[in-house]
Amino acid sequence: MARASTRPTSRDVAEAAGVSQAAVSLVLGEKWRGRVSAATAERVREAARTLGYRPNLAARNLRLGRTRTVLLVVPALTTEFFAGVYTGAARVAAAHGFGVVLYPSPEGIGPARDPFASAQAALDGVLASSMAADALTAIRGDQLPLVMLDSDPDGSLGAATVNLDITDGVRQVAEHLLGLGHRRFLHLAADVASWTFEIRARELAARVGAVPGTTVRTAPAPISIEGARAAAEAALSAPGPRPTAIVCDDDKLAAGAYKAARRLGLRIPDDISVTGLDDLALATAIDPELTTVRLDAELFGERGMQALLAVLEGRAPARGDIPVELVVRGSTAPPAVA
Amino acid sequence: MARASTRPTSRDVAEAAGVSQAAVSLVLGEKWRGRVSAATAERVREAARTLGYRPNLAARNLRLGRTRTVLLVVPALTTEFFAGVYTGAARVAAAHGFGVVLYPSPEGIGPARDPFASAQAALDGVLASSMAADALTAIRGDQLPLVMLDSDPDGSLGAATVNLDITDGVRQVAEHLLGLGHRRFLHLAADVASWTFEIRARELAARVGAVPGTTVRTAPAPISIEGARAAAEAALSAPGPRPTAIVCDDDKLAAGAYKAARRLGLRIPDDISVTGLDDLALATAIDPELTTVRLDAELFGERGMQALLAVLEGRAPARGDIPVELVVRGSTAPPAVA
DNA sequence: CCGCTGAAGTTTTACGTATAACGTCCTTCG
DNA sequence: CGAAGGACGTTATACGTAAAACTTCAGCGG
Repeated sequence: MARASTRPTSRDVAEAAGVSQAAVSLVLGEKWRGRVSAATAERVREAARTLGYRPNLAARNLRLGRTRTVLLVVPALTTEFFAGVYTGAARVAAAHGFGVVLYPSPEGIGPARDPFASAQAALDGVLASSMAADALTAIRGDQLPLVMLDSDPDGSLGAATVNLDITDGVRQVAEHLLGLGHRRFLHLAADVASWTFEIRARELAARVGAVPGTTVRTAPAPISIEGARAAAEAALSAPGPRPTAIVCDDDKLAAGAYKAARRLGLRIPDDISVTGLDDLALATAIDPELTTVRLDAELFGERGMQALLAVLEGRAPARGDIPVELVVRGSTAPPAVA
Repeated sequence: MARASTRPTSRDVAEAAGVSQAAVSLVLGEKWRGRVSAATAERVREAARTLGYRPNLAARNLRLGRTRTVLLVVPALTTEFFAGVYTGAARVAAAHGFGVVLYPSPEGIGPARDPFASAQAALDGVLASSMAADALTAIRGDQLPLVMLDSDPDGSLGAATVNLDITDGVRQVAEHLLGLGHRRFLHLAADVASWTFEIRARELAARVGAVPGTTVRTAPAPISIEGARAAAEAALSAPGPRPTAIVCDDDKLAAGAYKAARRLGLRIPDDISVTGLDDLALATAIDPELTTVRLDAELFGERGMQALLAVLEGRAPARGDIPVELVVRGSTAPPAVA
């Protein structure tokens, strides 16, 4: 008597097809050329189909010692950007027969502080954003192959890195604004300790500092519209000559800058220019539409996953930063003549 | 000689602690009361710690016949809303020792059309949004425990359902606008075939239709700012008396409506009122801030996961819709007197 | 006619874990 | 004082799969 409620196993298929379990494994694994006759192979496939057989992945993973599953570590995930990264990474992974499990690092997740306990799956490798700093120490503990996203290339983790060319993006923003004639800048900076934000500040200072007579004031702000609004409003109300352009570390901060400007009665771009970074949906929802740097989040995820798969196969991951593109919209214009 | 590069197993721990593998399993599984002395237990834990032992989950899953992993099926994931659903679901799952693997249903993912092949993990259950319609047939094929999110309670899948009280949200919107004096409505509707959108249209028609002298025109639009702008602009330019309020199926559509109004020289809320549904970050980024219905995406994910866990444990999932809340902001006002 | 090769399978084993079933002692009580 | 039971383990087994090692047999060249 066959077991009732249990899912069919390869042995059940074997019995139905009148062959051994090994033959089933060979046929379904496409390793049967010269080992099993075509007729028998078809019989096995037919039996598997009618029984609705699905291989038990836990057993397969145990046997093979690998899982074809990788972990993607991101901060929070509540952002459009990392949703895009996930989408790109998952697409590439799927094309190679890999699955992706997610670990959104901070408060979002429950008591299981350990990414590897939380992601119940057994893993082959890890793709991690540098912004998920709190999870990195735990990750370093394991010996799993690791590829970092947007991390210091000389980082202490000694892992391969895939980067967006943020430096170039900031350079494009700086030259765009300088070219329009701006000289007094406010840098609305994300108050997050992460390499990807540090280079924004560094490159902006370098580019703008190269032009005599320019000034850059920096206002740190939490990455939220309301927090950015408060920080920008305070900075714009400070004594001294008012900046003519606000360079924001990302689009959400720029949305906050819009609100600050509106409260202070400043019109964009007539009285003050604003730039963002990301090109989220938000950028075209606000009025005027935001001049910003487009980051291709999905491509970023794809490249990251390709690099990780390369590492898993023992190949060297491709080098080279991912290009970004300045998108000029209505939020920037020449400064009003004083 | 111990094997070199391989990860330590429970047998390695046993050897190091001078006990049997079974004892290690008992101690680490916290099943040792009255079976192993406290001193021995501590010795085992110490050995596990120094070796950096981590149980092989594939082996455990095979042995136990369950994986403590569930699949979350959502459309695309590129939205803030489903990112929130994931976050809430993952939090509850983690608190119960479960992992969550994601299947974003449509084009995003590679050639593996089959959610269960794509999600490499072996699964215990499925939590699925009704919007991921294309994956549902595949899901129905398997016998896995299933809980639906925002689906027709009388649906043909015969699965438990967890719903946001969208009907009540639409009712609140309708009464808010009717109370302000609006009588001519434009319904900017998502052109997605899904139960959750169908009930929006149905409830709006019911509430507004109950008041004599009201009219509702419907304009279907793709869920994107630009698509919504085009649809709204066309509808507002149509002959006949202009609507005084636009009711949008979600916030993104509302952002499109804003752009249409701006193009036509209509001021919000003076010339026309607009409402959304979701309360995304977008809602407070645009000017004026959007009157919308707040959906608690994380709570939705939490409740959904709680229901699925209940089903997995053989308990009956809790009944009752999740309350939603109208948030009145600056985009609605009484209609201008004709 | 013998031995060899290749086709077509089968038998067996290992992956690492959890737990049922089975041994020892040592204490304790009728 | 004998037996019963607890305390403290160990041995053995099964989960389902993949693949290495083995068997059987037909055909064929020398």
